[in-house]
Parts: sequence; C-alpha cells; structure tokens
Amino acid sequence: MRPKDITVSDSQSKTQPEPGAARPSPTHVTLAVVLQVRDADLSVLLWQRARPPFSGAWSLPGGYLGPGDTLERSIRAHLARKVDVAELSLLEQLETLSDPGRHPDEWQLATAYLGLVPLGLDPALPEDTAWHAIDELPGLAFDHGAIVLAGRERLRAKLSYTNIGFALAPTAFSISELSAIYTAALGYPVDPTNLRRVLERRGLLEATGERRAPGREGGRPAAIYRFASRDLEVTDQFAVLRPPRPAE
Amino acid sequence: MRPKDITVSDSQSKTQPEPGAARPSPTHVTLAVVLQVRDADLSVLLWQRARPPFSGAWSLPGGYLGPGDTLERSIRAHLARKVDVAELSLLEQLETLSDPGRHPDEWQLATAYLGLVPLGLDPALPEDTAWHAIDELPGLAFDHGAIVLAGRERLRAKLSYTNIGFALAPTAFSISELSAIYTAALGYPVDPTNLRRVLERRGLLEATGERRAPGREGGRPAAIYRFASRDLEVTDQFAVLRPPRPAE
DNA sequence: GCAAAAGTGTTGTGTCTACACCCATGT
DNA sequence: ACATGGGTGTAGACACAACACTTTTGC
Repeated sequence: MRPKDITVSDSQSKTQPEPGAARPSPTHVTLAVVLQVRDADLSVLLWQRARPPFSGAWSLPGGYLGPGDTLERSIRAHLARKVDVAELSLLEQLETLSDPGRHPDEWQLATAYLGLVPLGLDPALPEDTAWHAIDELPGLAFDHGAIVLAGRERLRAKLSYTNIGFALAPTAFSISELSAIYTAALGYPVDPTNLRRVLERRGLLEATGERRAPGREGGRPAAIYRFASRDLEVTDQFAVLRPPRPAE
Repeated sequence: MRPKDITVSDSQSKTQPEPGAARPSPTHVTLAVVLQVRDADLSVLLWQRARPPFSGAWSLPGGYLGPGDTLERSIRAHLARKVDVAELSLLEQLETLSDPGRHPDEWQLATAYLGLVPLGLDPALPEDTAWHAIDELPGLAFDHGAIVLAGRERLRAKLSYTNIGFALAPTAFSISELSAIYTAALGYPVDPTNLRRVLERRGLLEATGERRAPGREGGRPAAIYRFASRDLEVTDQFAVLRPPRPAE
C-alpha cells in the first residue's frame, strides 16, 4: 500500500541521497508577489539577481525553505531581508509550481505567496531591490512573470467579493483616496460615489468623524473613514464591482 | 545576497545532509479531494490507512512525489491506483500545507488537489477505498478533514462564476438532472427554471435536440442539453447563484 | 462670487428569484 | 380524463452604474 517510488526520506529503507544527478528529492523555495499602489500604479517588489542562472534579471524575492519552517514563516523571513515585515498587511498563499524545467540547474519546487503593503508606506530597500509598475515589467527570471500575473488576478478578484481593500489602503483615508487605490489595482476607473455605497452597504466602512483639511485650492473637506475590520473576510460570496460599461 | 539558511542543495557549499534527526529537507506528498455527486449527496473518495500513523483512519488518497515528477503528474499517478484517471473531468491545485506538526513522524509538505468525477460513472475501487457523503464524514487522519472542506468550498464558489458544472455532470443531461447536481454540490435547492436561464444567458448550455423518454408515470419528455465547453472557463467574474431567500 | 473638491439624490438597467401558468406524455 | 413531470411567461427585488445636483471650503 506504500507508494513504491520513494527514494530518500523513507523511514524504513534509508538510502544515501545522490547529490547532483537526478536528485531524488526536490529543493523548495518560497517566493512572494508583494504589491503596493505607488503613484497611482500597482507595483511589485523585485530583486535583481546577482548570479546565474538569469544573472542580472529581475526576479521575485524569496529563498530556500529552512529546516522545520512552515512555508509562511519561510517567506516572511526571506522578505524581512528586503522589507520590514511589519509593513505587510496581508500574506496569503497563491500556488506551488513544480515544472521540472522551471529551474535550469536543479529540481526545484516553488510556493508563491501574495503580499500586500498599504499605500503611503515607503520601506527602505536594499540596493538590489526595487518597485516596478506592474504594467511595465521587464522580462522576469524563471516563471516569475506568470506568477506576478497570477498574484494580480487574485487581488483583483478579491477586491470584488472580500474586504481585501483594507490591505492596500492606509488605516484612515478619504473616499476619493480609496477610489484611487481601487482604480490602480483594478486597472479601470472606480466611481467614488458608488464605491462608498457598496462598501457601506456591506458594513465594511466606518466613518471616523474626522475630516481632511482641504488643499490650497479649496474644496469641501473630505470625511475620513477606516475599514471596520483589518482581517480578510469574504463579504459577498457572489460579488460586485463590474468594469464600466464600454461606451457605444 | 544569497539566503543564509540553506542546508542541502546549495550548489556552492555542499554539505552532507543529516538523515533522521531534524531532517534538512522535507518529504513531499500529493493528495486529492476527489468529489462526485452520488445518490444526491456530494461525496469524497477516501482511503483507509493500513498502518501507523493513524492506522485504520480514513484519509485522502495520494502519496509521495516521485523524482522528476510534477505535482500534477504525481497525484494523477497515485490516483490511478484507486480510480481510472480517464474518469477525472477536472483536476486543479488547492493549496500546499506545511505545518511541521501535521505529520507526527516526519517533516512533510503536502500539496492538495481538487478532482471531480461526473455523475453516473462508478469506477471499480480497491478494497481499502470508498466514497463517503461529505456531510457525514468520519474523523480523518492528519489535517485531511480541513482539506476536504477547502475542496468543497472551492467547488461551491466556482459553480457560481465558472462553467465547472460540466465536470460534475454527464456529457448529456436534462435540466432537472443538472439542477439536482447543483443542489447536491451547493447544499441548497437550485431552481431548474432559473438555472437554465442563467447558464443559457452565459452561453454555457447547448440543446442537443434529443429528448429523454418519459418514465412509467408519464410526464413531458425532457430536452437533453450538453455543456458548450468542457474546459474550465471563468464566465462571470462577478457572479451568481445566490442561496434562496430565507422564508419569513 | 467663483472655482474646486466632496457628498447626495435619482434614475435606469441588468440579473437574478419566485411562482403561476402552459405543454406533452403515460395510464 | 387526469396525473406527472418539463417548460414558459412574468412580476418583483436588488444591487449596481451613471450622472446631475447640492454642499462646503479657499481665494
């Protein structure tokens, strides 16, 4: 009844692993698609590889899974070397990639995570790390380009039927700021008027009572809101936020 | 710049892995939540463990990842020992679990898949394998109970905004049969009248022109339909199929 | 008073549920 | 004929987009 294709790590028959060759057991890395709205663009945190393979190419931050770590602890630890982990407002698993050809030199599995950073934070970054607008990505190392797109799609879908917006927004914000965040993340304009009504109907939004002082050009002061919860919740199983109807 | 917590599989500094103890590299298994509507119940394929840990307990089918395999090839191969793989109408990745405590004896990662089998097929099963109605599950080994629930949730959500119904339905069916399938999978009644209109509006349904001969009790013969596509497609990013409004 | 920015009211539309009604067949 | 099950028509509920209008501020 025991699977017969085990080689290493079988507690009964202990074989010496053959390093190099056709490695019997894969290495495992964790990666993260860390997204933030910066300057009205949805951006991703990339790291420039210093050595082969893909030397010089941009890639997702991450690294090997350490002994006894969970996947989540691993990616948090690797990210901590790039960004202050306390600034991550959300971290969730995306998928695990296993194509044997995805790494040229070794058999490597990769578990990808989606991480979000609220607007406004600007963590200090190491030299080899930078934000890139997701619409103008360079070619990425390995299969990382596809992973970034998967992360963006996950975010876009969840904006519709969960309160995930809290993870992109600062703790307090005006409705027009929030609308700008949704617009950047979704890639199409989101009407502030209707956005507020949708989020209010679902009980996601709370008025703080404060108001933002208007700019030098005047204008009515904006009311300041916060999200009622800062934990991910599915608010509408069957959701919302359609793109605008295309003009005739 | 290189992650510092690597042990094995670092091509520069080759260290001898320490087997046993705190194993430096995890084992990796693939598991599948295989679902089918049987007798008006959504059911899952389970396998009764023959040896410790959890000897005698029911668990998800699967096994170790073989050298050079992708995760998907691995779970297909393991499932082939239980069910004819040709009968799987859908297979997609769910999540990868990595809690070090999830297996009592070894450090083991598990990647779970969701598999679907169309109504009507009744594959021959080995002695130690059986279908269980998902609403009356026994306690499962490891963390498999939670994985089953995750699989069911994924299915339920996708019934709303994709054409995933094709994977639960036979190739040809009447609307009332299809409604029974959706009802079993979702756990609440789905009106056949409206189900047809929703699926037709989205262009998912095709009339074959044939009709089903009525039963011994008479009745109008049912028109026979098929799904227009048998590949998974997201049909409505922002979807549908609400539970019935609770009666006052 | 006028421009600018925020917020409210209102209308219209698409998509769904609910349910009454009509159709085709067997006995 | 009438019971049984399938199919159609229609009305109402809702949630949303669109957009005109009103409010509040700075200059």
